[in-house]
Amino acid sequence: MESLSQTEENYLKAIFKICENEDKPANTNAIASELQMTAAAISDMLKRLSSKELVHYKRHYGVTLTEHGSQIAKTLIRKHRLWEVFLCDVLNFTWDEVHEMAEQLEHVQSSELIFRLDRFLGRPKFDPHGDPIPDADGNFEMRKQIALSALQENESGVVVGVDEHSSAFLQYLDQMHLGLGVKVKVLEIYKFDNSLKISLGAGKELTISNKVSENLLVQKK
Amino acid sequence: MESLSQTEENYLKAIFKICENEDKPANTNAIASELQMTAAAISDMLKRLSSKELVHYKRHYGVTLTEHGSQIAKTLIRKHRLWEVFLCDVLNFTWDEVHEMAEQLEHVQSSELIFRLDRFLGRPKFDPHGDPIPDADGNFEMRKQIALSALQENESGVVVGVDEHSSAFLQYLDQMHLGLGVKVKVLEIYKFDNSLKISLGAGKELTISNKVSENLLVQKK
DNA sequence: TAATATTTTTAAGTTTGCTTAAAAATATTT
DNA sequence: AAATATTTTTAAGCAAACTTAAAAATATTA
Ligand SMILES: [Mn+2]
Ligand SMILES: [Mn+2]
Ligand SMILES: [Mn+2]
Ligand SMILES: [Mn+2]
Repeated sequence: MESLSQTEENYLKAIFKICENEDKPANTNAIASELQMTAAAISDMLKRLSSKELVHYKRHYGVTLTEHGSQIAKTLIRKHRLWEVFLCDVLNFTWDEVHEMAEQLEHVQSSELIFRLDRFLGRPKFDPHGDPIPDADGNFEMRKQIALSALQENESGVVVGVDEHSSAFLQYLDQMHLGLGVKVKVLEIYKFDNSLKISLGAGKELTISNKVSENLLVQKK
Repeated sequence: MESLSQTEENYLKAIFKICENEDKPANTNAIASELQMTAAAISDMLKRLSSKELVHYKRHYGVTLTEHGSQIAKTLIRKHRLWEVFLCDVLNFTWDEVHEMAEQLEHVQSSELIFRLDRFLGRPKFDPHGDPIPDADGNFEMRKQIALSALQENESGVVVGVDEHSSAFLQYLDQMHLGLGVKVKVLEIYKFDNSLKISLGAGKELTISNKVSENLLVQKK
């Protein structure tokens, strides 16, 4: 059970992220773009990950994680999201500030540390961005959520997550008071550009672009 | 202000540790032994650290930290010790369990993180082993402490630190209830091997070897 | 001082993880 | 199907951070 380098861990996470939505193998260019590296570097690493049996790799056919590789990726995601909860809930960082620190903290090696951190935080099920935190076995709690853009006029929902994680978007949401847990109702859909007039919990009205409503996840109410 | 690799940071810490007691430059073999590496690797790295102006290096004459290098080393020690406090005080690890995790956590890069962690922990001045935590400017709060072995018969002191940090020693101290804050009195010194009969706060008596008393730091009372 | 021992540096080579450039495989158009 | 475009892999090379072995510098001892 030789432990992996941070670099190797980042490759597994990238492959997991690409594969988790679509059910097909991750292709080299997608990984290269995710990790901001050249395709050549990816090909190179895939061979090494394959020889360690962390990925199923056949040249020109894309790559998938083995069960072992997948387990490692899920543990990394668990650690990342637990640390984000720690940073927001305990150290009072805002949700747009925590990702880079969590990228580093997730590589700290100690399963006991993560067990205790989880317990200290009260075994949270979701991170500050509404993303589910897998349990110690890698099981995600799935939630029925849809993009706000999928609601019809007069339908309501509660904000439970975001599809886009950039600081710019998160800060925009803060400014508009569109954080997690806020109840929104679609008052009007402007067909021209699919922008929305919505009302927030406190009766305030707001117009948001389609790009915003597509990246804001709500639970229908 | 190119940021340093974890490896480079570890070299600076090692040099600092070697130089902090004695006032002479650190020699190659001492660093090699501290980092468990060959002398050749050290020579190699010293050239690179020197070109980055983190150390004063002249071949065959040993090495010292520049002001910049020293500042980085002190920040690392600050981070290491604050994380150790976090692990013990918040996550309830014991003092013999935290060092390895802190070795990793100290390399997480974010001055805001360490500022907030320090504030959350109540700006502690000492870590779980009694070692002083430098402030944000790198200033250590010094304490007048001596080895228990330096006490005369009938003199008393309070345990405030350890000179040896191995798990084995720390666990031994736990077993003997010789943790930080415990009041000890030297009842008898056995000249033959310099072992001591001491009494603890609760009136209990105990015999300890010279090796133990030399590594146990007390504040004379 | 000369011989010997120790310490430090240099030289050469390895592994990891990247790069650019070229070649090869696969996919898309015409 | 042939031509063209895209994707992926291979080849060659580089930098960081190590190793072992040999050489050089310094220190100790006779
Ligand atoms: Mn994140
Ligand atoms: Mn997140
Ligand atoms: Mn420590
Ligand atoms: Mn400590």
